[in-house]
Amino acid sequence: MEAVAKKIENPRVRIAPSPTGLLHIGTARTALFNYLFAKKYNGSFILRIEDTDEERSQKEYEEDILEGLKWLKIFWDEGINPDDPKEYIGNFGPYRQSERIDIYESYIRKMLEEGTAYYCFCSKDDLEAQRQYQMSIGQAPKYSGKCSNLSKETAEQYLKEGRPAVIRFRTPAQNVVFQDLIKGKIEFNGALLGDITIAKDPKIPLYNLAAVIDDYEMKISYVIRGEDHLPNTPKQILLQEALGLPQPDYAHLPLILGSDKSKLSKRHGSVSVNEYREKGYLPEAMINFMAFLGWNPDTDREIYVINHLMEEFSLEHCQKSSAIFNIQKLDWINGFYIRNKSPKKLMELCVPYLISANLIQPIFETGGHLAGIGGVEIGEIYLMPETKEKIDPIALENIIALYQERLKYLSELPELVDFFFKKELDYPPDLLSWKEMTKPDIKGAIEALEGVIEAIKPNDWARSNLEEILVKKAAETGPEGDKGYLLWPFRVALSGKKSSAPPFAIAEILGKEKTLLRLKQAKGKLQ
RNA sequence: GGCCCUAUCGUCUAAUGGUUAGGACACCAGGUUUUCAACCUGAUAACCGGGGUUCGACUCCCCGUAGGGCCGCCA
Repeated sequence: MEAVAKKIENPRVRIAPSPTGLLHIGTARTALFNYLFAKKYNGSFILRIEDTDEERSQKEYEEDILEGLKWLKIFWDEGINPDDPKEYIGNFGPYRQSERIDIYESYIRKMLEEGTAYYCFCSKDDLEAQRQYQMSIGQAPKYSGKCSNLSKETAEQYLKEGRPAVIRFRTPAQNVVFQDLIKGKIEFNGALLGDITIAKDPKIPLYNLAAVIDDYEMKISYVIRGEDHLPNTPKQILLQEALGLPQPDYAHLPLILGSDKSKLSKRHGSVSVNEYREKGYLPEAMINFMAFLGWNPDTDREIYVINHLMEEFSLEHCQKSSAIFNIQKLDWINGFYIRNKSPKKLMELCVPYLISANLIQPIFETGGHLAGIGGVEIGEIYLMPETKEKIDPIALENIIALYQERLKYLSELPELVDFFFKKELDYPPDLLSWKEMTKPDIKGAIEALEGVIEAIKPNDWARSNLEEILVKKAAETGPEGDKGYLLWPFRVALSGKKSSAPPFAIAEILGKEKTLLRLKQAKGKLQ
């Protein structure tokens, strides 16, 4: 029988990314699980930037991480404006380890004094050679303990001489057993660890030590992280014991894998959250998708927004095994959320993409930033650079609405709708041919179209009328009532594409004049 | 090489000793459509292997096998 799970109350959890790269999908998912866990049990979610490695940490990466989390609406609890949790102010940054050096130093000095840590003067090269040798003879590579017996006086002397040194933890050679909330009982043999390095010097702590100290200082009660950290856990537990600190509960999440089943990384394609953002994935789709990577609510429902996830989340339903990142599922979920947007909201989301594709330019800037491609302004009227004509948001909204159900992600839009904004379309004349139609056939079809369209009064220029009139005409014209003989050339003449929205809808937006112009242009291609 | 973790359709997963092994994505077929998409209907598709335990194992145990993670003066 499983032990009765202890009641989870006001847990404090954290996400602790290092700013050495762009916000990774895996990091975002770990953040999400921590966030959901905190919200579900009325706890706190803390963001801690682990930037003790000065060489590799970069401010721009930290910014990317913060941006990405905010975009996903994974808000951290400490550091945000307490008066308005929805609002972010620059002053309310995350915790940074680089700003907490004094704290670590006091711990390190104490350990040095108590003898639970010691200076090591072995050279990197020697250590590396040792490691190679140990692995070659089938042993667990670990530090020999050479410097562990150096007297304090000798160490002082060496230090004075300026010999390079690191600080090691006198790692107890004992078994470490802990109950992982996802994986169950996990056992490690501490004797295999060796004396691990915990700091480069008293002012430069290394990961394991800094994490242990901060988890304690920040009163972290549950450590939920990727299972790539499993081997670090015994080290951290031993450190906690040596320092006399309480042990948080651990939960190790299965990893997200690439298509080749190895840990998801750059070589599998995009792993940066902000890259997905730029490509036009919606934050709610990303959240929904990531939540279902390694977790499920035990229902048949697939669509969950963040509030539902907060209610339903539990570690018991987390998977033990890793999950492969499946872009097709993401596309499907994203398409679902896109289809559920209001036309107005969708337009706001799409305008930046049309602007950056230079299909439109805002004329009157109002200054509101849009979600989507960063920094693009929304206007009230837009200029179509190619035709020099103006287009208003209503027309834009109609165009975009036509493609709403066709989008998997927003950046697909420009190439789908570009023909609305062009003076002349570029397509091979053959494209106008439906089935076995010859050039004279096509010409005949276009002239038939022209005849019908000319006769339509401007006031009757509406999608439904066009459809009624043209479908009827098409059924009369085509052999065996095949409407394609009229409608296919019509659609291609208007869109220049082999697939598009229905021609009646396109014609309605284009207007009578332009519709006739495009038919004329199509005829011109047949010469 | 050592240590650790994992194992149900191609993919994400449900099942907690008794089910025709369920759902979703993808794929395929059909419907609808001038096209594409969306939508509807349907089909194909899985318990890694071998031993136990048990009246009965996808479910529990052991051993294999396979995959993954970690073995930094990175985090």
